[in-house]
Amino acid sequence: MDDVDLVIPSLRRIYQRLLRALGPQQWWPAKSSFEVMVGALLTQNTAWSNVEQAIGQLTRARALSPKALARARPTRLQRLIRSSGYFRQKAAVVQGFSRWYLSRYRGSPRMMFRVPLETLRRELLAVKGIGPETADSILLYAGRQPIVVIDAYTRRIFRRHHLIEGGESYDQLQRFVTQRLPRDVQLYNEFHALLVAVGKRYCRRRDPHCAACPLGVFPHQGER
DNA sequence: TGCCAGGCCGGGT
DNA sequence: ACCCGGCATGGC
Repeated sequence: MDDVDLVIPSLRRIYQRLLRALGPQQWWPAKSSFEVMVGALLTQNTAWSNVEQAIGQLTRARALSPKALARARPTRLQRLIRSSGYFRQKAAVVQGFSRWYLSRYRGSPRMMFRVPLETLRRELLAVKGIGPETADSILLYAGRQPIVVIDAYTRRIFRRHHLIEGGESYDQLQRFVTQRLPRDVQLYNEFHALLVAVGKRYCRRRDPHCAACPLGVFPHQGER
């Protein structure tokens, strides 16, 4: 127990507080692992409500499957996912991913998530439009693999609570969290979902009304 | 009305 | 190895 622990809240404590205050988040809201993957692509820098509409459109058009997306015409796909923003880029990304998923894994999550974690992560990162956060979201929320997801809320919340400087890379932040939490899929799942939930409500870029935040106000005054 | 949301890519230093 | 502009809709 070093001195830092006396002033800086441990990640475990943060997790417990968030869980008590907000309850289990039950992520990822989707009916299939493929829907999780598509959602992960569509939600890049985009409000989830916009993604929900796009998912709904794909579902109603019976287009939410690897095969349907792989052969869909670009203009039609763009129209279906328009609400999720960056729709031209994302249409290409979703289609490219679907084709990769079909040719590499026959559209089978079983086959896909059977390959070693680090190998699969590198494969995902090689798909155009998939960066570290999207790859890790797919691994954790679609594949239930034990990998920590970092996002803008994680960085902002950690910085405001002086756990980090703020300029760290994705991989650095991921190691930071991984080293401080037990390797547990369900814990990784809830931890990230809770950070997003608390971030949305209390830690927005502007107007971060920290007063009611279960983690306390910014600048953080220390715990105990 | 402007600002922002569960990033990533490509080109430039 | 960074740094930056571009990508786009819907909600508050």
